[in-house]
Amino acid sequence: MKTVQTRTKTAPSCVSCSKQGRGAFCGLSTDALTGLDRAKSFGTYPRGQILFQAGSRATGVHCLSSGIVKLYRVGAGGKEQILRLAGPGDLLGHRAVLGERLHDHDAEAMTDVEVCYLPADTLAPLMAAASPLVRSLVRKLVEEAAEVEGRLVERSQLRAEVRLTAFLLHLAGKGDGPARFELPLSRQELADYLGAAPETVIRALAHLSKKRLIKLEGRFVEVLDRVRLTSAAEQPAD
Amino acid sequence: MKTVQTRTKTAPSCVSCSKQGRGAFCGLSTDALTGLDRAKSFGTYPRGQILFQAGSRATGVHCLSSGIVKLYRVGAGGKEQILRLAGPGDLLGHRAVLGERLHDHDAEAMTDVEVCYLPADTLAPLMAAASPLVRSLVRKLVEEAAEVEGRLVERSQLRAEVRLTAFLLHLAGKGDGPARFELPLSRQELADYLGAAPETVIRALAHLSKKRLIKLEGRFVEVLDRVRLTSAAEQPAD
DNA sequence: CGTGGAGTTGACAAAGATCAATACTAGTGG
DNA sequence: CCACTAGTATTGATCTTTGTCAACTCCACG
Repeated sequence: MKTVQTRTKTAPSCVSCSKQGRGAFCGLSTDALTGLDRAKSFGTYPRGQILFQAGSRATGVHCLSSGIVKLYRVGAGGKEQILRLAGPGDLLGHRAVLGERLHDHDAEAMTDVEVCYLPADTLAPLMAAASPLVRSLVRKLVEEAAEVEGRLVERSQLRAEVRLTAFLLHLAGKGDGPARFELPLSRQELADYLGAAPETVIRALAHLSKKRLIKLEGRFVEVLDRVRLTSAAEQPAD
Repeated sequence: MKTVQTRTKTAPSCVSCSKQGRGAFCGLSTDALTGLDRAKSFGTYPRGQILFQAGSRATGVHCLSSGIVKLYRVGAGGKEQILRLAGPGDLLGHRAVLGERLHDHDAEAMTDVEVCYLPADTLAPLMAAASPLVRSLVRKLVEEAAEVEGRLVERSQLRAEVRLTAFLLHLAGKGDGPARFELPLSRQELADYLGAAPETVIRALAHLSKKRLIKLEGRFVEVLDRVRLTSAAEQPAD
């Protein structure tokens, strides 16, 4: 887990890199590619090196030249969920830059890697030049991608009842008093959303009900104890 | 599941719609918003109506004005996985339009809904005006989002061994002869990728090995019978 | 009144997690 | 060159969670 970066090797040109077919910038004109070449820097990192971490500010986009990088989130209990394995030609950190948000996952080199680095400064003017409508759509895309990834992590790390609880809290909204609302989904659809069997969902609802965290009347849900419900959505136990 | 569309109600203006805070276009200028108003059409659909289906061509973007729409994929065995519940202000179908690809999920109205519709034609020039680099990045974003969603569906509908099998085939690449490659991941990382315990992964590997579908030598994997391995990645059974 | 669909409950089986013990491997320092 | 050690991989036993199947209830609606 050393934090060394060497710069002995010379950077590959985006032009030739793109000729090899794979990679993010393949369709671009030679002009655009030489532009990238001018703006970018190049470096190598040893296996185990962290390229960026969740919560940190994105300062630019990495483009992997050789090696493999794993992108992952750490869920409750320290369990990792690998979101993506990036290989040569793949981009890292573009989501945070395009969405103008903090990184929401970690990136670690699984092998020694060579990466090009494109500072956000060179991307910002290009984004600024785009129509506000497009920028707004891009931001939406990024948010949605982050949300699905969150669900992927939940799905294999949280029990069905905990996922249900979190979903109920989401539906109940931000307020902190008790809340009453109508489920917009049937039990079957609830199951389809949570990734479980309908029976499992029903039993989980019954369990929450018996614990007096919610009150059930058909599709109507009343949150009786928001505090305990919230803690139930965080703790795998009980 | 009727396929009626009425147009009695009058469309809400994007300007006032955006004033309510939520929604995709909130940060936009009044100019841009009145531009949207000119381009868009408006309609209402009854509960149960399909707005678009996976595999169909995207002709524009929907913006939900009232009601709830479920976006879902249908996995093996006809089991639905709800990807997202869209409410007022949410966008539908933007991924396909921005990524210039077919819809990869279905959209169905869960309640009666009112939606505005922005034809792709009005978006295309805006995208075309953006830098090719940005367009390329957007395409990447869309592809990645689609992939994570696929993994979400897999996660709750396919057994661990099947997920592993599919992943091995992915790593083995496109060729159709036998293939030999080195796993770039440890058993633990394999587990972190697939969303399983390392022991489960090891046992699944051992099982595939016993069935003579692969040969294992530490991190090296040899695909012995690609055909049967492929069918094992599709069939939940056995 | 039926009739059908959604919801609920119980019994059981299957998949997978967890725990514990053991093997294997590569690097380290004598 | 040989133990020694730490990390990784493997295996078996057991427990938990969840899925599956079947019966049964509860309405809403014709």
